[in-house]
Amino acid sequence: MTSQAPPTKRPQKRPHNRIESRRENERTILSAAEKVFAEAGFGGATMQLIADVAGLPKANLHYYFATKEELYRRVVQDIFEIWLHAADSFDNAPDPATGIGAYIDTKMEISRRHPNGSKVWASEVMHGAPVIQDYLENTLRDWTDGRIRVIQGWIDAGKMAPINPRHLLYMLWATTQHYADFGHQVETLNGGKPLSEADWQAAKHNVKQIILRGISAV
Amino acid sequence: MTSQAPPTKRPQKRPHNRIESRRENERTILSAAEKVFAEAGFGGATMQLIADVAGLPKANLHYYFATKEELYRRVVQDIFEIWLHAADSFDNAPDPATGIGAYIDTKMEISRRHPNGSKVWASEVMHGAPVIQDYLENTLRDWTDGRIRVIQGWIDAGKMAPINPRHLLYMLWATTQHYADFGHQVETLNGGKPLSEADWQAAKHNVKQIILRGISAV
DNA sequence: AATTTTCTTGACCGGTTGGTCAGATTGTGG
DNA sequence: CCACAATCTGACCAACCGGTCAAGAAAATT
Repeated sequence: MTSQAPPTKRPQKRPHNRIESRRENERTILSAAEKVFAEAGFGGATMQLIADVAGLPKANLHYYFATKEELYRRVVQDIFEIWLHAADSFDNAPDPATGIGAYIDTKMEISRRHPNGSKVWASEVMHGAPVIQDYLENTLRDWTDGRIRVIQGWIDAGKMAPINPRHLLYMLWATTQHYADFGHQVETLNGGKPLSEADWQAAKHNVKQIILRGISAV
Repeated sequence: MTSQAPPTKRPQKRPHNRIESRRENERTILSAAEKVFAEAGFGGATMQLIADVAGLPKANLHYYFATKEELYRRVVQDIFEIWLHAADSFDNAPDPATGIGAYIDTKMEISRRHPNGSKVWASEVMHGAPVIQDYLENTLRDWTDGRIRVIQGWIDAGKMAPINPRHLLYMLWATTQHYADFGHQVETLNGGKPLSEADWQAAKHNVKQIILRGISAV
């Protein structure tokens, strides 16, 4: 752009104050790290590659995140937050069809919008959760126990079949996250093309249909 | 053992002929590699660690498998074979309850007996299937198309609800493999103890119950 | 028993990795 | 405008990794 600069006092590009710049850089790095960790795994990812994707010198990454482990930990923690918030769809639902249906919708949407995050999470758990074991043992366990109580309440109220609530949760996690974690396989079997909007709707509909009918909630 | 050797001509330890020794070593290495790849991922695994687990010098690994990639490829291929053979439960079944029920049983058993293999497979696919993309595009696609035809046949014959066969297959894969790939999470939520025989039966029963009822096959 | 082939292994090598650091640059408060 | 602190970065390093190799040990062949 060779046009003259506007007469406003701000330089046309960036305000570059400290706190904004810091937040912006951290976000850029975390986003790049999520992608690289998802594609290569923790061991296969390199700080140099993350730096390249982020468009920053490698040494700059170490200014914001002291070690590779620290950066990885932050990525996993951020994903876990999103994961937990999906529970909001579950609560205050009057019946299983509403609550579980909304939960499936939300988790499918997460698989669609945050496939990299889901992969990093899956990889972390698959490798024995070396950095978030405490989350599993505390936060996730409490969360799970709470949801089991909700489901058991629905069963006791005769609103759904007496299935095992814990294993139902596993099924919900497995079926929804499959579309993120195994997205490459799904895409390959879809003729090598990403799922279309209609495909996603069909997947979502199908999962809800089978599970809700499977627990006699409809 | 200070007792005298038995009078039979064979030395009490090993026959050490060439072909047996080779097969034995290959099996030891592949088993160790499967474990290490499952726990650390391809990038995180080291030939030295695999050698230590196998109880062999690292240089010996390279005698049987030229490169890390070649060893990894063999591990993944072996798993894929097991995976495909699970389809036998599917074929020649008169109705969906029998066929899909048996398939779930078989795949749950694979998750139980070969959790490491399942993890390596999951990891490979999650990272974009860099070494087995051709399997996905040919063998797996054909397999999938065949099973879809079987399911569609059942639907057309009015033996089950008109769900989307492709997405049903994804559900079957996701729910059964979850117990292997996310076994650590399941174990943690199970109080840190491995699933008991009863737990496995409950899991299997629950998956079959929900899915078979979900597709109106019972 | 001699010889050839297969197998085993410690030592070694070039390349890569996570991480460091000193010095340059930039924003901020006085 | 100055001084100080925060930010940025090229150059560097020790550790580690996959892979090689030559020489020895063991089995098969003659």
